[in-house]
Amino acid sequence: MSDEAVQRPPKRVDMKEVAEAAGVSTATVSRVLSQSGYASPATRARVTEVADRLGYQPDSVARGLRTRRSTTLAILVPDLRNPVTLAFIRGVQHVAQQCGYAVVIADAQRDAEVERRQLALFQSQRVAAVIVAGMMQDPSALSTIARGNSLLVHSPDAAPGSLEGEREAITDAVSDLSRHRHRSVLFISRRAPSANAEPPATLTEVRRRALADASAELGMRADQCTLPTELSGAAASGRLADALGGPGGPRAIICASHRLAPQVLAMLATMGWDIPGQISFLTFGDSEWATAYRPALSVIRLNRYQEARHLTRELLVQLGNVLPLEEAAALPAYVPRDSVGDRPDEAA
Amino acid sequence: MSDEAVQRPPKRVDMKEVAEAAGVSTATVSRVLSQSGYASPATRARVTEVADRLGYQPDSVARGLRTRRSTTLAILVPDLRNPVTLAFIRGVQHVAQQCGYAVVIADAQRDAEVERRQLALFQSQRVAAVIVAGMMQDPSALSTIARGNSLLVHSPDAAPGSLEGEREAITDAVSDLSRHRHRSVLFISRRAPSANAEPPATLTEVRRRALADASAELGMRADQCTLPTELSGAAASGRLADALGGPGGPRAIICASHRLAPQVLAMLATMGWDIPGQISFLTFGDSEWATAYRPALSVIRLNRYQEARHLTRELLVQLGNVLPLEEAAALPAYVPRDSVGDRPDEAA
DNA sequence: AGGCTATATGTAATCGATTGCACATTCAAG
DNA sequence: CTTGAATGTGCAATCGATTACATATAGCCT
Repeated sequence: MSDEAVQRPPKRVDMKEVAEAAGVSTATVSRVLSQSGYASPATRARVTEVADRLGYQPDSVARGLRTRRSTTLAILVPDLRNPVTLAFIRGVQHVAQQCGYAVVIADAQRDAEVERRQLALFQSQRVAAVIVAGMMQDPSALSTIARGNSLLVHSPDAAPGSLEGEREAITDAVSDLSRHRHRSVLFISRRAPSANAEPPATLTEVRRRALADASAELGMRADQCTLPTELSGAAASGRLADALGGPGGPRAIICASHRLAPQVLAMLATMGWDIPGQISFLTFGDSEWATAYRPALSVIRLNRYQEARHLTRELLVQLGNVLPLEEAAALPAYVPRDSVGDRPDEAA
Repeated sequence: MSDEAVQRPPKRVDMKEVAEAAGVSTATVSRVLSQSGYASPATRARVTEVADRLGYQPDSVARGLRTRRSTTLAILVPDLRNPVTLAFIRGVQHVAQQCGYAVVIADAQRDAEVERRQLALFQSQRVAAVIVAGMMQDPSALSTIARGNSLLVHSPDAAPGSLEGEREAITDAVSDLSRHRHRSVLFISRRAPSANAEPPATLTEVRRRALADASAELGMRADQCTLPTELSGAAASGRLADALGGPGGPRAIICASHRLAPQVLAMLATMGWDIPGQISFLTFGDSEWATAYRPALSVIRLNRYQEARHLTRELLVQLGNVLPLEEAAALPAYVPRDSVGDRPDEAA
């Protein structure tokens, strides 16, 4: 069962072969198999019988050449290291699967050049559509491929429902903190805010702004702490300590992503902060680890799987597929657990 | 930048157009662009200049039809819910990217029928190779596609190095437990062992057997606890409690996968077991959560990313690509942290 | 000068399907 | 019985590249 190089193409079954065996022309075979055009019941039966007796598999490459459309969806992932993308991929894959679409996937590695090259590759592959699973490094690159016949979906924009839900969830979370007498929150992310960029260039930036809005509404202060990956353990801890500041500093933390959470938690633990006694902790993204952690972590739950399903279905419908309706899915929501507590008394 | 249905193919640039603009034939354009055959320096320069002035992108569908080979790799994932697959996908993707290969991916959802259909899809897509990222539901389905020109890699078999490393890591882990005076280990997995199947049908089964071997060698008993997903919280806890048994029961747990770990940890916590005081805990698969958890979890680290890279490179070489050597990668290893402690005294 | 090879380029067949058009047959309506 | 529409089938063009083969020019050797 190991790998076996196959030197000589072992003779795939041809449409011509099927036609011959069934005593008809390839045109008829094509019409029968693609359910289009006329065909007498007798011929239809004979052709289909012969086709799968010979194990005929239509060559979708050749088909795609002639029809100028393919049954392949492409996903461009800004950064494949982010575990939530797996849920997204899965969502796209499952819907695509139902319609016999294939899914190709590429990792832009947060690099504009790679991103551009991958888009070009998609274009040369003549994919039916490109799904961008996040924010692009260089959104203008999309217009380049737009010339090339493909349909585009830019996930965060195209699924506004999901982001709207996220806004509400954020408001809920901040309200909870407010109820616990917190007057400021500390938003922790990997990269520094890009205040000027319009529209926001990353999902994190979107969240940061939503958080700022929600905080402002409740009269809370929104602080910011940036912890790049390259920052060493000690340096990172130092920066976090600075952000937390003295007695008047923020005592509520919101992590920008599920990936960041464990690192921040580890730092807090080694620095001796108690959750939720001294620090309240929230993160974007839910998982079993969030529930298993002690205290169980309050989170802003996302649902990339459902988001992807939704988005992909819309896309396929636009491509002319008919799909059954789907039941409503769980939207993003604030899920309070045990990691949020009252703001410790200043005097203490 | 939202989705835009493009009804009329907006005129892709053709090879013919390029040929015309450069005042040569398509044959010459083809030869220049594919670096094969003769071409005078002057023509070569003119053609390349014209080609990228017009933004010409060769149509790989048409190319594939003629050359009978594609630059697409396929990954068949047994179950896309498993987060480690993301690392695997990333590994394949990155190597493929370097060689201009595209990667298509499909989720078999642990269903033999889906698996078969996806393989057929790959076949009709004429992918250059199929990488099976785990164990197949029905290995015999591979032979079907083997007729169809593709090269196959069955990851666990094809990368024996990785599994060998895993064996050693398991031995190390069990030795550590033995040093801590444990005389039995409890292996927790989602599905029941399939003792008879040969070869083992899942990675978990492979691990179970390796664990049994290592334990036997050190004179330890290897127990087994199955916690299916559908088991409700209370029922699961009950089963776990049973497996742990009374004072003589196993006090060292090894989780079959990273996904299982948080659930088991949560149960242990609610049941009031102390780690590592009363229970030693190990799991397959490392992550930031394992380090962030208190106590930090000892793990058997895998390296699916590197494994995938390695495997993909071998594959591409077989397909006739030349790739630079790659530095040796981190192999699976036992990473002791704080979740393993001495077996509590029986008398206590 | 003649012949030979290496270089440079064009013509046309080809990959495997789809599909416009032509032709044949059937059947119902007038 | 004629006519027209509906149905069933085949021929051949087509999609956009690659490539075998043919042809043409240039350079080299004897």
